[in-house]
Amino acid sequence: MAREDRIELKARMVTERLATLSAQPLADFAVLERLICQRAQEAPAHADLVREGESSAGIRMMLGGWACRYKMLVNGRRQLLSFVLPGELCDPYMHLLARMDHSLAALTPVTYAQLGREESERLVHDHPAVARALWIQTMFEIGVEREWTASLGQRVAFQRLAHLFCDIYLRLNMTGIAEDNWCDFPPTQGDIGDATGLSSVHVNRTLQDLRAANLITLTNKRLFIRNLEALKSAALFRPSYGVVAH
Amino acid sequence: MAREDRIELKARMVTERLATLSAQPLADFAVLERLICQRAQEAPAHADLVREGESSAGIRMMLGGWACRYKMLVNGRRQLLSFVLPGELCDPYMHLLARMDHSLAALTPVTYAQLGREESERLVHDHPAVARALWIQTMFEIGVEREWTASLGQRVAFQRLAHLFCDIYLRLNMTGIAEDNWCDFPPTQGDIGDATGLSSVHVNRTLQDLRAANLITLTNKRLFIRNLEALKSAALFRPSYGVVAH
DNA sequence: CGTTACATTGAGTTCGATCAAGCTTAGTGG
DNA sequence: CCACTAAGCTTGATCGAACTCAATGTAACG
Repeated sequence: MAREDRIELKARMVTERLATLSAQPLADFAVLERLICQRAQEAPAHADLVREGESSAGIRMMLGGWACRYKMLVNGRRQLLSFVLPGELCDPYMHLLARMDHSLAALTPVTYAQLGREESERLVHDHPAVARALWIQTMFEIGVEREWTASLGQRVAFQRLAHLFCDIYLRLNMTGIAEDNWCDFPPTQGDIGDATGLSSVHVNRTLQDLRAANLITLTNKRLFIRNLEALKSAALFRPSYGVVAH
Repeated sequence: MAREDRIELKARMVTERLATLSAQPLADFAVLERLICQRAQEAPAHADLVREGESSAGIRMMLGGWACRYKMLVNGRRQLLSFVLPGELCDPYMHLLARMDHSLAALTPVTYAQLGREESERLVHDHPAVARALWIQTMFEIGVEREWTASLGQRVAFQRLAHLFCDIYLRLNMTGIAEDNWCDFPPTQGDIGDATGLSSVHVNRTLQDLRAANLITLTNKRLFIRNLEALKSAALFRPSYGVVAH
């Protein structure tokens, strides 16, 4: 398949997601879809797409690959705030602020669409339906981050990892990227540790526990959920952010 | 001072904050200010203003007193997501989603302005400047929550509490409510525990450590910061969200 | 003046961190 | 094609931060 066709498919994935989430017709997103195709670009794994403190550019959407939002503390420790999956916004509406309050890094090679600041402002100004959908997607992602915060504060390691796997699988499933309880899972155990506030050693041991409990297998960057209901229940999973737009 | 006058003062505090944060003239917020005065109401301490899962109403602004956003896990544990201080938005733009993904509770008796959903949508539709400012304030508050997430994942108890105190004092200071290193601090040690992901027992002991280190005193719901610079440094505090609008 | 909520202290325990080593895999270049 | 390297994964041993349970102290309040 030619590069252009692939990009078009991915752009369609983004707009379909926005249409569903905002309960608006796909036609409302034609302009956005074209813009995405024009502004698609790539970055290699481990590249920082933007760093904390830098001036924030315009709207950026993930078309393929995984990225993460993160913060570095002055003592050198890193906290991942969330994973950015295909079809999601990278740093929704950050262009309203002067500077980024967090960084954004590619975990795998990524394809993404990057609009300029002016362009973004014009887009949301001229197309209220698009603006609305982007905001809804933004609030959705913030809901995911909030659930994550609850994890860090209140769940033990086993529950945290279980919750992470539920969350990721179901989000990928929403965009049609994962099914049959399988999905890609590129983060290293170190990345998982930075996301869950655990050491990579403890992540390793807890993964073994999850395997032993027959909940998942995770090998070669592929996640298989052996028992989704059991995993949800182990994770204290209650998807309050699965809810769609008003 | 008459009730109306007090409300007007508080409404002015809100609009001044929005004007500063969005770098827009105060005049842009005249309509909002009037609306706030009309829609002001009260709630007692411990009241839930809205609960997770409920349909989300319109824009709500805190005029006086403290509230908190929180989530309950199915195992009964509670995680506070953030404190809502006077002048801040309670659940910014949640009305875009069908349901609340978290709850909102008063920690003290509170005064707040509650707009209806229709009213909110009309307001932001007819007054783009107001809409813009509200979004900027929203992104600001999300930045605070993100820093909080980093705290939960990467800071030890001592640093977490230190960070909390820096954060709260400086946010109150922004709105002119705190100065000279003094401020109200109504949350109980239990509340602090739910916010920081620590047990109340450990909060108690860590507070003693902070006192012993001559950083703060906290008695009778009043916080005194004895050495702000030392506290910041103990907290690994770097105010990336202190930055104002573009 | 009893009741209730909150704060404090002590003792024992555990979850997860750190340190340190060995192992596996994939990639690179001679 | 193999030697070498670098990342990441795995395991063991030890340690410490924070938890739980339980009791006591204190202060506000009807």
